[in-house]
Amino acid sequence: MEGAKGPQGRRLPAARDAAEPADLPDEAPLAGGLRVRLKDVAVHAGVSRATVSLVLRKSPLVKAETRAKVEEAMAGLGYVYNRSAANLRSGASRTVGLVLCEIITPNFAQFTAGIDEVLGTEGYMAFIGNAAEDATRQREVLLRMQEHGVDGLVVVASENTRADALEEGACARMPCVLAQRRVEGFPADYVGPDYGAGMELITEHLISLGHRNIAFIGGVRRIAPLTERMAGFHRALRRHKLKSGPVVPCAVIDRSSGYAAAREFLARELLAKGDIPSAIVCYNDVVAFGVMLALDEHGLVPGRDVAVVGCDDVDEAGLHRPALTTFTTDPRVVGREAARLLLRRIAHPERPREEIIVPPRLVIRQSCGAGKAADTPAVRRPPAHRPTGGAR
Amino acid sequence: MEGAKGPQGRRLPAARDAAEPADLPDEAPLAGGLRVRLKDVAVHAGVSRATVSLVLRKSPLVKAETRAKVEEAMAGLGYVYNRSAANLRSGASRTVGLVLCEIITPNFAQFTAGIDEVLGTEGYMAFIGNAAEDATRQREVLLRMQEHGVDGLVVVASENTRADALEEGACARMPCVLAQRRVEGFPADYVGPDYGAGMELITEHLISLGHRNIAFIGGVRRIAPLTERMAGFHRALRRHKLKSGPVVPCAVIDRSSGYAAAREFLARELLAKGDIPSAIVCYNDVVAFGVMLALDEHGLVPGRDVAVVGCDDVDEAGLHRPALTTFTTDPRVVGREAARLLLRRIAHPERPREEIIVPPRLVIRQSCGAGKAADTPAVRRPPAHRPTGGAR
DNA sequence: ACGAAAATTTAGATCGATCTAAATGCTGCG
DNA sequence: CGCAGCATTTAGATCGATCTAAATTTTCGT
Repeated sequence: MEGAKGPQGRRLPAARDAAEPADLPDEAPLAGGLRVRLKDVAVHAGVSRATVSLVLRKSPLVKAETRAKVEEAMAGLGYVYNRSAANLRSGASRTVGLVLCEIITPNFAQFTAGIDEVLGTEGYMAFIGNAAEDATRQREVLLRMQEHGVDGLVVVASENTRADALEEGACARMPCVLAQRRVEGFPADYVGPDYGAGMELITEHLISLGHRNIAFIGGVRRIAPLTERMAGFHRALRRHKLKSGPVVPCAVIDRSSGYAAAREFLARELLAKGDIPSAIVCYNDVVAFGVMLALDEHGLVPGRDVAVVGCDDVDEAGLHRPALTTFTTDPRVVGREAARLLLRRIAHPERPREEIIVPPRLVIRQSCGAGKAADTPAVRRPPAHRPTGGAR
Repeated sequence: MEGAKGPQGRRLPAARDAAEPADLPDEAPLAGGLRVRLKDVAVHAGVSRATVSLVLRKSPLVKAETRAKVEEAMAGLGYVYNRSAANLRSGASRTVGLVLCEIITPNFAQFTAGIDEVLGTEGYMAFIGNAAEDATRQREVLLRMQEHGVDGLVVVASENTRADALEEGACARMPCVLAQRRVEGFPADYVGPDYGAGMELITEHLISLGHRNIAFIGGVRRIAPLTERMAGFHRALRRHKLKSGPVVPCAVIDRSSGYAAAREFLARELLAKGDIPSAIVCYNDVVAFGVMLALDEHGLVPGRDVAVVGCDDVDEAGLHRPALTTFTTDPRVVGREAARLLLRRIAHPERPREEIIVPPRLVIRQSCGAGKAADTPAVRRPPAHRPTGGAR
């Protein structure tokens, strides 16, 4: 076990390392086809690898003259930094994971754009992982991100995510910002819209229009945003000493569930007593579209016979007829803030927990029947008829 | 330079490496707080690092018994694979870059979901980068992805992207699949919808409904999809020996641009001769929404007075009143196919160039005035009144 | 039971950066 | 002139995996 231990595993290193500093064949980037390494830059610039490394990291230690020489060499050789290698030694990958409960909603596109925008300016890059509202996939995604050595996470938790799932998924062991949806019992930083205040605002608006019997459609699921919304809804009612109208659950949060829930509810109410609410607050815009469809089917015109409001101000909201009254949850802003907060957290892991709540803005359109009610058809040619939703 | 060369840079390695195989303090994962390495697993399982590495990569070389022992050790210690380290040596990061010209369109959310879906099952992870239709940002994003050592790229090129920009951006030096938008002169794999066939199909449909004067709104930009669309539009017209109606450009591809373009066009036509087209083919659905708004303002009802069709079948299309006749470009399918093709290309860099064209499907709704035309109001209570667009 | 072939395991170099501690160069001061 | 003190630069170990070639063990035919 001692004698024959010659150098092993050489893969023509001679050919690679023989490149003398001065007489490179030509100035062609990537001479030979292999990737240019820091070492090559060092040789070419006539300095040590350590110095090149310092230049790369913009250290103030290197002399201006030397720095220039090195930068010239980098440009000349077409050097591309290898972050995997750097990461291995330094531990910082300048990479974050973006775990989304569901990618295919207009909200998340905006949200992701906001995140990317901020990360880009800081030289970070995001991994994207879609959990598709599935706990198992979420676990897998979290694990893979860990394997890739992300510096931190932005998590929009899937429904029914419990604190221990996140803890197990390494969210507790690295910088992690929850966005859009809180997870009870998991004390991470949080950025999200103020669903409660929005619901309060929009319910107030309905009350100010004279509505007294206000229903709530959508809900059931165990996600924090529902709790917050219901709380805001009730807050507004309480302030005006009103009792809540019927609260109707909804299997999933999408248009057809909203439709189904509303249809069943209306059929029941109409057949039984004929005492239907004069206004309906919906879990969000998408549910509201379904609800309006159901009203329509029962011959009720949203905005005239029954006021309908949503939450989110998705692009379709202004496009729908009647245009939907709702409040914005500024997903792009939420994304930006989440990214900024995560970067702060990465820089200072021990700073106190932070929470950023983005205030809602009411967007009054036709579906609530504001301005006029009974006379206008509400569906054709609405009063404020400007092009909206373009550049947003 | 010879004498004093003692071991340097030791950061308490003794404390870390002293862990004997047998007597670990306890079975707690992450004993000590440091990350568990492959080496720790090897020690714990009583085998060499090389063997553990083989187990990790599911090599058939290791005996089943040994494999079991190692896997047990991994589970016991809570080992997490470090891909950065692996990448450094092996060159494969199991990471791909997803470069999007613009994130905030419903299409790209679906597209991204399709990509993520396929990559996930293969254990890959995607970096996301939004170029926001800006060439400079696109360059930066491509560079950063290269720095992170992605194994390949899926690129939805920003407008005006020229082949040399992609070549410079390393797209030529690594597996790269273009999606949605071709880039002329850049011979990479391509996956995209068949815009030409779709336009042909939908124009044929209009012709079959009796339209003879058909306009085209949207365009100007130098992206391949426009060329393809125009070609399909003209193909259908030629087959029926019809002349093209007016072709109206559009500054940007969004709703307000479509609105502005149509408004100006209609004003001009109405004032001048009063000879407006009976049908309008729009660049895409979003432009069509703007166009319908403009028609509406001029007192023209889309689907009754003028037929309007779009392209993409975005979620809003079915929601709009009148519901938009369009054709689907299946972004999710395109995403899936792009990811699959990229993985194939990564596995076999030398295989011949491939191109996957996803066929369009016509979606006939109300805006083309199909079925009936003049009598039904087309806006209220359309015939096929089912909830759509929910689960999609 | 022996040696060849097959199966399995392993030592140690290696990937390309960063890190530490030390070496070197350069001032200016007594 | 010698040396403290500062500014710069550098050698070589190191991060945690994979890779190659060789070592070792097992299987098997005769």
